Parts: sequence; C-alpha cells; structure tokens
Amino acid sequence: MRNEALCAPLSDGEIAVVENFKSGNRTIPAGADLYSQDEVCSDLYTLLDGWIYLYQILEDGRRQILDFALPGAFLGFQPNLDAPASHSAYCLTDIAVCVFPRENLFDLFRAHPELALRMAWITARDGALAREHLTNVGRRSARERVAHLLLELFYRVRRKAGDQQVNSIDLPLTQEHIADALGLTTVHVNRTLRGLRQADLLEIRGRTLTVRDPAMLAEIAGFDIEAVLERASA
Amino acid sequence: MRNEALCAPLSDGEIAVVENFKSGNRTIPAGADLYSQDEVCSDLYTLLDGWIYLYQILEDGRRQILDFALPGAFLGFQPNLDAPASHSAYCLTDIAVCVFPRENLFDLFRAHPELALRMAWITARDGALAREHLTNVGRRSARERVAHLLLELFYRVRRKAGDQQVNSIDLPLTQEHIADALGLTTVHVNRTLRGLRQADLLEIRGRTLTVRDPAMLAEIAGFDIEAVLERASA
DNA sequence: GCAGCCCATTGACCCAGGTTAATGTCCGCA
DNA sequence: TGCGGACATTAACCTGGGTCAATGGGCTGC
Repeated sequence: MRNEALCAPLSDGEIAVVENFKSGNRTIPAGADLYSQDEVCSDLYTLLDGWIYLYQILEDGRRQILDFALPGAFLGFQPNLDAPASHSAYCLTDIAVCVFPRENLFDLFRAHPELALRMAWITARDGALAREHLTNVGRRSARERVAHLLLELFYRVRRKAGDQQVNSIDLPLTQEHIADALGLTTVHVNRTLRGLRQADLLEIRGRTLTVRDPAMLAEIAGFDIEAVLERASA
Repeated sequence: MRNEALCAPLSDGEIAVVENFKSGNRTIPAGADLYSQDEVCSDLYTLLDGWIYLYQILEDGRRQILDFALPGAFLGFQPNLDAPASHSAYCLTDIAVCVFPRENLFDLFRAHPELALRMAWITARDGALAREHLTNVGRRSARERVAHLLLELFYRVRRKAGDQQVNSIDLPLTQEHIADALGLTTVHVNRTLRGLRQADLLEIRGRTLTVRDPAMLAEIAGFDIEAVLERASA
C-alpha cells in the first residue's frame, strides 16, 4: 500500500531506510482534521486506509475542496515545512496513516537521493491534478464538472480495487462535498445529479456510485482516462 | 536571475554543475508556444526574460490559463518526462530561456541530491499556487477574483523589480487573458475592471497596471500577501 | 416508537455573469 | 492617409446556477 506513495521505485534496501524513518502508524476518526491550514504541521503522512479531502477555507467560511486523497497518497509535504500549511486535510472516514517526522526529512533526502527524486515526482503529479481541477471548475459547465469529478473518482477507486469489471464504487461523499469541490451549490449539484440519473448515465444511492455509461460520461466531461489517472497519485 | 529557479540554495560548485548541464539559451518571439499540451517536450527551461502563461485547452476550444510565469520560473518538469505535456506554455512577450536537456536529468539529480530536493521544493510551490488559483475561481465572485489575480501579479512583479515603492507595473495581458485565468468572459472582466476603477482601487491603461489602494483590494480579494508570495515560485 | 439530526430533493424565484452585437480606439502598415 | 486587425467598452437581453424555503427519508439515541 505504502509502496505506491514513496517507496514504489525503490530497492529493498531503500524501503528499509524509509521503514526506519517512519515514526509509527496512527488512526484518526472520521470528522477530524489530519492537519489544518495556518498551523504548522509536525509530520508527513502516507494514507493507509480511508478517505481524506484537502481544502481551503476563506475568512467568511466559503470552502474549496482541492482534492480527494485515497490510500497511497502522500500528504503534508510543502516547500517550507516550518511554515503553516496552505490547506487543511479532513478525514471523511476513519483513517489510518503512516507517520513520518518532519524534522530530518531533508537529511533523509540528502542521504537517499532516490527519495528526493520520488518526492519531486509525487509533488509534480499532485500539481498536475490540481491544474486539471482548475480547468474543470474554471471552464466547464455544472454537468460537465460533475461528470468529470465522478469519473475521476470512479477510475481512481476502481484502479485501486483492482477489479476492472465492477461499475460501482463506495463513495463516502455528500452532495455538499461535491459542490465544494466543483465551485457549485448543493442544490445545483442535486439538480445536476438528477439530470445524469435520468439520462441513465450514473446513479448515487447512499454511499454507492454506480457508473452506467462511462463512455458517454467521458464524452460529456471531456474526460481523458489515461491522462487523468496518470496525474492522480492516489 | 537563474538563481531563483534552480540554483538559489546551491553552493558555487553545484551551480557550476548546473551551468554545465544546460545546453544553452534560446530566444522565442511573442505568440509562440514554448511547449504544447499532448506533445512530448524535449527540454526543461528556466525563464530568463519575458512573460509566459501556462494553459489547457478543451476540445471545443475553451481555454483555462493555469498560471503566469515570470523570469526565474522553472518550466517543463513533469512526473514522466517521456509523456506528453499536460498543458501548454505560451509566450506573451518575446522571451529568453535557459535550456536544459531532459535526457540526463535524473542522472543529474542522482549525482546531485541537492538539485532533486530543490526540484521537489519548486514543484511543491507551483502546486500550492495552483491550488490557490483553484480556490480563487471555485469560490470567489468576479470582483474578488479579479482583485486577487491582479494583486498577486502586482506583488510578484514588484518583488522582482526590487522597487517596493512603485504602485505601477507592466502588465502585458489582455482582458481575455484575465478572463481565461479566472473562468470569466472578457465582457464581464471589462465590467468588473470598470467597477474597480470607479472605486479608485486600480486602473489598467495600455500595458500598465496601477494599484491605487492595495489594502482595500487585499480586503476585497481575501488576499494574504505573505502566503501567496510564499507560494509563487516566480 | 419517536425525537432530532443530517442529508437529499424539489419548487419558486432571482441575479451574477454570459451572450450578442454595435461602437470606439489605437497601432502598424501600405 | 487611410485601411485592417486586435482590443476595449457598452448596452440590451438572457440563462445557468444561486437563494430561500419547504418536505421527506433514513439513521441514531433514548
């Protein structure tokens, strides 16, 4: 699991180094922040289990969800580790993370260049996905945005599940989360989902998203499976 | 100049290594792409002079501008250097870049861990700025967005200029560029700029942006100078 | 079994921002 | 000196999505 985040391309010896570096695992209940905007975050994390979303809050409470993190995601890295975080990370479900202390990270990177390289790689991926999201909210209609986001999550989750046949995934999001990720309101997300459901394209019931017509959805969304998955680090 | 991008925290010896690695400088006229979406980009660049913007195009021609790059920016790095680029880079003005061949980049990083670390740092900064832009277009009104973007550019440019007194900068953008960066239309950007001008907050005449009331603009935009500059790599 | 809460759903109405299209201004070029 | 092209500006009108408010459904705790 953890392999995906930091260790994937490493030799066994290097994985051992990372194992050594980590300070242990931690479990956090749904509804808490893993770390918060404007606070210094003392650790780095690999998400082992559960869903997290990254978000920013404006002074008046408006919220923008930046990305959803799935198991394998590497979280908490930023240019200046001593500076307060630029965004918060919220646990949508109970989660488990592997914790790395931030103190000696740069020493570790210096000692093991592969890891620094890997870090650059992960970070570039995350950035590319953020830019994809920017294009989504900046230039697509509500229907296109919803289709795009749900397809992205569908393929990311399904890839992780390994089962390439299934057309349903577990989706622990409320319509408010979808709205906040897409720059819409809950009411309009609801209307839009109704439209997609009535067109037999997809359905959300409870916590389950069922994709009925991936091809048509991809067409609506202008969604390029290869490209987006390439850009989704987890 | 180049220092800011890749070399800033390096020793003289390491700077020499980078100097050695570069394959030369190049000049490109305004109006051309430095590299294009969906094409493999053979090089990496440090922007030495001029303005560039990064953008994505949807099939039907809608355009989202992702970021503006100023001198010092490091461009062209992505997770898989052999894959086609996820976005294009367009020269707003005549530009000069310092060119690095992509072939041996990873060897260079392996040989000089500091550079890999520096790469991760730059990439994380760019990602954070992209997320800032996502929040801007996802959750702010047109007036807030315009104020935010112009303030961001104002401070980024002025910091580079070194003169901390001046309240005007050279801004080689059309209203269409502003619109495409903010998910708006040109017409509405024009209306919004009129509003800001009539409120004596700022003015754009020709290629010059004059900021008349930075404090009030920052309040409107929910703009945090420190935070955003921290996140702007160039 | 029911009170309370969270979320989904829907309808009625409204408005920020999009669309269309005309007019103006500036500048480079023949 | 005048013509063509790229931008800016404005007005008139329209619509996608926001706002407000009511209803319902499902779950949890007692």
